[in-house]
Amino acid sequence: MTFSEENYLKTIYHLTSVSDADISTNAIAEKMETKASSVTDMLKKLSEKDLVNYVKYQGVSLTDKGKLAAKMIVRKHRLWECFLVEKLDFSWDEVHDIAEQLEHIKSEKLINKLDDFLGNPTEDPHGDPIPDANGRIIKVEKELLSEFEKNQIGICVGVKDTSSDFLKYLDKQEIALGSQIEIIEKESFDSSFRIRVGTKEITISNKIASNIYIK
Amino acid sequence: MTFSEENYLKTIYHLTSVSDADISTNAIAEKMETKASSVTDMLKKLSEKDLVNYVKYQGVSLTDKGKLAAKMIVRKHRLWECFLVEKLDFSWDEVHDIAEQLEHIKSEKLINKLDDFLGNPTEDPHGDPIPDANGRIIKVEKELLSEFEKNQIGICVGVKDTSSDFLKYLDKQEIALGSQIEIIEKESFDSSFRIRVGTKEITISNKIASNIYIK
DNA sequence: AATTAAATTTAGACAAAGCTAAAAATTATA
DNA sequence: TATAATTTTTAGCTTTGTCTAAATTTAATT
Repeated sequence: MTFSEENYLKTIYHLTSVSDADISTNAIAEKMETKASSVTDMLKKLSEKDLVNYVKYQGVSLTDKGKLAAKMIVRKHRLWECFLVEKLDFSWDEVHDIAEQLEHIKSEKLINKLDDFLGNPTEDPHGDPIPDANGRIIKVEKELLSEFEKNQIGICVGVKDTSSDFLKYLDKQEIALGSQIEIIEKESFDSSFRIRVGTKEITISNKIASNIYIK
Repeated sequence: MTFSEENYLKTIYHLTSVSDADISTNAIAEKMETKASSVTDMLKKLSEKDLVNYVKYQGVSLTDKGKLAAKMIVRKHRLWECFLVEKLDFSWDEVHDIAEQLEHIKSEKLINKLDDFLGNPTEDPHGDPIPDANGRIIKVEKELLSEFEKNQIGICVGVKDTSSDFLKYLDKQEIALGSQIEIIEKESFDSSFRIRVGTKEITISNKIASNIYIK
């Protein structure tokens, strides 16, 4: 499997986890910052290899084979992210681009040994679940902070947006995985929140609250 | 720089360290298991980028820029080999192919953090020197076991051939980096050696002796 | 239902990196 | 030194993954 094929599978996998319906050519093109025509070409190729169910003009979904392959890529990506943060002391906003490269290294033995070396983590540094060697995922029920109401208290267990900018913002506000967050006030006008993080009180926009997972 | 360009630079670097003279197109082709015509194409490209000095029909050498780039690839390869052996518990005959992939990961920060994580090793699991972040290499004077004479004693500090087959042979004979080796007898007929490794006495061919470095 | 708009696919082109086969340059040999 | 052998390069083709522009299909709107 080529890097490019792997990237397409991964993108389809991620898009599927959001919408559930078949994925459109344009959605893939947009996410991968490429052209729809390139996507069409690749979908044909992946379909040839039985990695996706593709019907012209109707969108795609992953086959079982494709889904497993995608999960293995995600597994690698997230394990490498753990390695970078826990062993090499990277911060959580720096690891994505490097993991994008490392996820394509081909060696089952390597990834399973890495998994053991890291103590078989179930979540990456952003709170996303890590598929095991068989593709199984432990799902943690979690809610967006934006769904919470006044006086509720929760623990930050993940982020939806994993962009460097967003993560740096969270660092600045001292919000990290494990932080306790209490809703002090929910402003009805703009749906912004007044929250307590640790001892500090801060105000965050609804957009921010919509990208933080709480349990 | 593409993977392919990096592989060519690395190959030229390795060939240079053996012969010193300009490297021929065919020598590169043979080492890389590719065709001479493909090599010519790539040499033009590398020459364009000022990574090699290339004169048609006359062979190539690395420019300073090319040599530094090559050293950085070798640095990455050897640091990853250390990681695989020391942290992930791979044996020394398993790491080459995986390191061939890992050496192309692009992130200076990653490789320098990995270097620190490993305790800034100066040699890889085969006894080969690891260039530092500036490309400097600590050379250890070492000799081939085949050059040794009767009754001399030395420590195995490296191997010339790093193929899996050879390394597995050494494992079987319980020869490892750091093993003490004593020449008991040198057979003049076929230049084979009777040696003592630790407590055991074994006979090795000249070919084997010509691939073990001793200090 | 017809027409317009949007999404998707096809056709044809390009760059990278490889190949084969033929041509050219270099080296070796008679 | 002329010829043969070897090495190297060139020319042209292939594949992968991309692109643009045109054609087609589907969806939306009047």
